[in-house]
Amino acid sequence: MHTEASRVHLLHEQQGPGSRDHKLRKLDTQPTTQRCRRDQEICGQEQPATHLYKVLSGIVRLCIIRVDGRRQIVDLLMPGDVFGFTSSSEYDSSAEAVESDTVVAVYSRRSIEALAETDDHLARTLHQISCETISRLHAQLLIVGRITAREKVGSFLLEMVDRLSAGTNVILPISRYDIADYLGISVETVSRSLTELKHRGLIELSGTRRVKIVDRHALEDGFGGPRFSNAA
Amino acid sequence: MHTEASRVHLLHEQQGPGSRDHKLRKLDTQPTTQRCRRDQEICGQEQPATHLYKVLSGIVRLCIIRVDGRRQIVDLLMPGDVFGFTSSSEYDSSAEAVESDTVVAVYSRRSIEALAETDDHLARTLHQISCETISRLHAQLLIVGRITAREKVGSFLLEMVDRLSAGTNVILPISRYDIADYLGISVETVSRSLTELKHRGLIELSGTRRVKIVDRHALEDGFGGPRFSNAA
DNA sequence: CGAGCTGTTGAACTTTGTCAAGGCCCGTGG
DNA sequence: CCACGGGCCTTGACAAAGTTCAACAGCTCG
Repeated sequence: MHTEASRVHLLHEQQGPGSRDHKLRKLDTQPTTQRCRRDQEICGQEQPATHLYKVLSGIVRLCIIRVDGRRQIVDLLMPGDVFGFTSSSEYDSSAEAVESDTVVAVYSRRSIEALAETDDHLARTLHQISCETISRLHAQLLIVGRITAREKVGSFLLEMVDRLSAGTNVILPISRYDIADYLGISVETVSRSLTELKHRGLIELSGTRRVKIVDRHALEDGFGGPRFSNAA
Repeated sequence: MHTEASRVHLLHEQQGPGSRDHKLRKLDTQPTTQRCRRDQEICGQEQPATHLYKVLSGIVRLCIIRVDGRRQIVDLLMPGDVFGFTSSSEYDSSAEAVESDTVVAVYSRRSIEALAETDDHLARTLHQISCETISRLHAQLLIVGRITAREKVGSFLLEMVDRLSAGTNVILPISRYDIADYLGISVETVSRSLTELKHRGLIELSGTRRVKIVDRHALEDGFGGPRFSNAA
């Protein structure tokens, strides 16, 4: 493990575009940061849940490996996002840095809970962060629950634009393989869907990572053939 | 709206099999219950998030209706479960009673947050409940993220057994249509998957709702075998 | 008793996973 | 500097699986 951990004052932390630096300020009393290289594991599935983490820079993915060897990405964390919540004593997923120089703040779960006992504001903040996680997971369920691969990829792109940029351009933070494991489809289908969206004029691609949203409404609506609901 | 709301002491509440009556005890200071009939809306998507709810009996589903009219079920609540968490000022999904005589406890969000300011234990409880929600959503993502419909239906059945019963028998709390919208597949595929699992001897069906798990391990493993198998 | 809802099954069609091959990019080592 | 190797990405062909449309059976309830 080439973990590089050091004690610094998080008040000086640099924030990404989706900055939420007002959150977890109180946790700065025991700040530790960890700088990770690509694919480095930050915490492991079924290991004791001793810490909470906040992404300071870079991207983190939460993964679960199935018995059949398939990998599922159950959350994608960007700067400002917090992870490590679990209702049991162990993490229910592992966390990995997606790119090199990903930096996370590390907080002792025990300390936080102790602090929250006396610090109302911290307790509120914790709750607010939990709610954000719940909303994010609802959004992911909506994306993964769509029917066709084009719809999944399309709404995934919109989610990335909304979370990572202010306009219509976005640089995808993860590989096609990661997208596949996030959406629950195969890499080839991800690739095909992207080129199809491009050919239909809904997006533009520069290189493999840079995407421009051309027709947001068509991406939202699902386009490409009507499909009807089961709703009673 | 045939809402029947009344002030009672929740300390006397009846609990279902997955009882967590130790949770939210402190909220009993302002207890209100609401009894709902089938398909009744408890709170609506994009309406002001003024309350939190706890299921006392029956089943509640959280739904999101897409622009194309399709419905997605983003959570399924059983007795003891709490819903209504959102990071914004509005609910991001609507909540509906699945069956008649579903009873929920209603808590003012404002009051709870005020109480949590001074009550450490309540704050902890809230956080714990949030974490349970997160774990439940991770589990749902794992189910929906599986590849084949048989795998989705199989792991859905296991989830229901684990949450609703102590043994291998379970009475499905929702219809085929609800299962379809929970798993993101069509009703017909749900039906076909169930009959196939039955023919393969992995489950037994009595009527349409009563299910017995015969081969849990095969259901867990995904059972990725081909449709036409000799190993009957 | 009929209307309506739920569930199942069949058949045609569409989409996706899988296997296979090849292109592109970049870092490394000769 | 260039060749090489190994990820990453794309594309094609085919088989498997899912959606859709359609029909029908069972059931409840007015």
